[in-house]
Amino acid sequence: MYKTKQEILVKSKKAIGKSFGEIDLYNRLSNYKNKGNLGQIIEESFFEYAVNSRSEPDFIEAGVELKVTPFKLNKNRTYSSKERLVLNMINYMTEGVKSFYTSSFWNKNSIILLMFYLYDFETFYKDMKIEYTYLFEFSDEDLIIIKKDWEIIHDKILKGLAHEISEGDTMYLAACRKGNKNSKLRQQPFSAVLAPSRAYSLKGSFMTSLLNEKVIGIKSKEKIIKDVSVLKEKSFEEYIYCVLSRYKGQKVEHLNNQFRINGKAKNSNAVLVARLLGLEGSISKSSEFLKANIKVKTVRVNKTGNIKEHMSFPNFQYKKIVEENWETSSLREMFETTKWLFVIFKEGNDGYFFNSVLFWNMPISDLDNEYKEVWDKTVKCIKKGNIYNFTNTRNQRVTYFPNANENRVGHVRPKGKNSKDTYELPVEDNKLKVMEYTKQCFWLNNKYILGIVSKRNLDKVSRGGDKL
DNA sequence: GCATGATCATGC
DNA sequence: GCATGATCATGC
Repeated sequence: MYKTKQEILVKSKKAIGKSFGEIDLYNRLSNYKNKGNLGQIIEESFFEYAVNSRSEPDFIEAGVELKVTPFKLNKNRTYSSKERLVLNMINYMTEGVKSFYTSSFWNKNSIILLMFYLYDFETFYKDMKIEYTYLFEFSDEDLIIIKKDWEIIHDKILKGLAHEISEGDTMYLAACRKGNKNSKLRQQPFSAVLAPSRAYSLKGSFMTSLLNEKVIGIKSKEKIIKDVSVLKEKSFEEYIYCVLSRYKGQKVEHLNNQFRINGKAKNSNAVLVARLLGLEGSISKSSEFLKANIKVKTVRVNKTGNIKEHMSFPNFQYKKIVEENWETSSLREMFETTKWLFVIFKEGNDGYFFNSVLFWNMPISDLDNEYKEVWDKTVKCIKKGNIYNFTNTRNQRVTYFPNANENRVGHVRPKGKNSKDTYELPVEDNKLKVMEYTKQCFWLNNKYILGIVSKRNLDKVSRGGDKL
């Protein structure tokens, strides 16, 4: 058994360039595209210790946990982690009474030996190779944020809300669902409601940054937090709120002039926030936003206190979405793992004024109930060839997709270059007899957004903030 | 003023 | 060229 971090790291390097098939001594991999258990192969055949499921790290004496994890080459030739790094299961009953440093997370995962293999859709698992190994320990700045993340998860357990935990609640450390749909729901200590089983995990976005910046060694991204010590007093979100509150009530046109921003560009609001935060580049490319998978959205509140526009999200492809199921759908995945930063502008007598920002992620119940209904109906329409309804008096093609009236959370509407900008259909449309249709995407209803913005603004009032 | 189809502007 | 975020346009 290996006794020190260094011994383990040195040994791990000998796996670089080897395929799982070459390493595997016990024939755990067949010729099929079967993932089997790649981690077990490394444990048994490479490090030569018996597979276990203890709560201690795999290499007890060295305190090192072993993780074998995939990364992929993107079309634009950059590398991404293929998935989140799933760590140990959360036992809600026992974790509730722990503190960060006595938690099962910290006990098992404070030092992780990462072995990255290159995943490729067309390759058998036995032929995929280990490309990098890296001994990972949390940096001071990451650890501050991770501790806060752990506390957010812990707090939900203490409040009897384990069933409402979502990956979007936190920045880098998340509680991700583990086990299939039919696996048993778990007890939690402060509520009778059973909660889905979840495991601690490092977000896919965090792993991608780690891979690129620490393992491969690509230049680091611009940071919003230039001095870590500010995070000792405030959380990341509080810091952002604090910095931006200085600009509250300033006219957008004025701010745009001051920071030399082209106000006509549709991304000008995101650029503006980046400048207000002192960034040279874009906010979506900042280190923290990339690692935490935070996306920026503009919200404009008009004079009457309403939000004029619904909020759009990426297009879906008809042929792909019909192959998905809700539990693993790209829509669900996006809304469970993404945190959004709403940048709120308020209309005044002569134009728009910067108001505030708001971090938000979709509550699991909204996602798995109402938004699921929108998704279900959409998929049903496509599968049945039931998309086109009639042509209205403006010569526009009206669809059967779920509209904004029938669902509290969201709807489906076109989004593309123009109406001739289409994706292929899996089945012919019943009425039009065509095999393609105008690109569409999922939207969030403006009223739903308004509910979020005004509710949270009330919360802020009680903490001394201002009303919209 | 809402509902909903259509389309613009940018970045990569 | 295309995906994406944001916004326009108009009948009811």
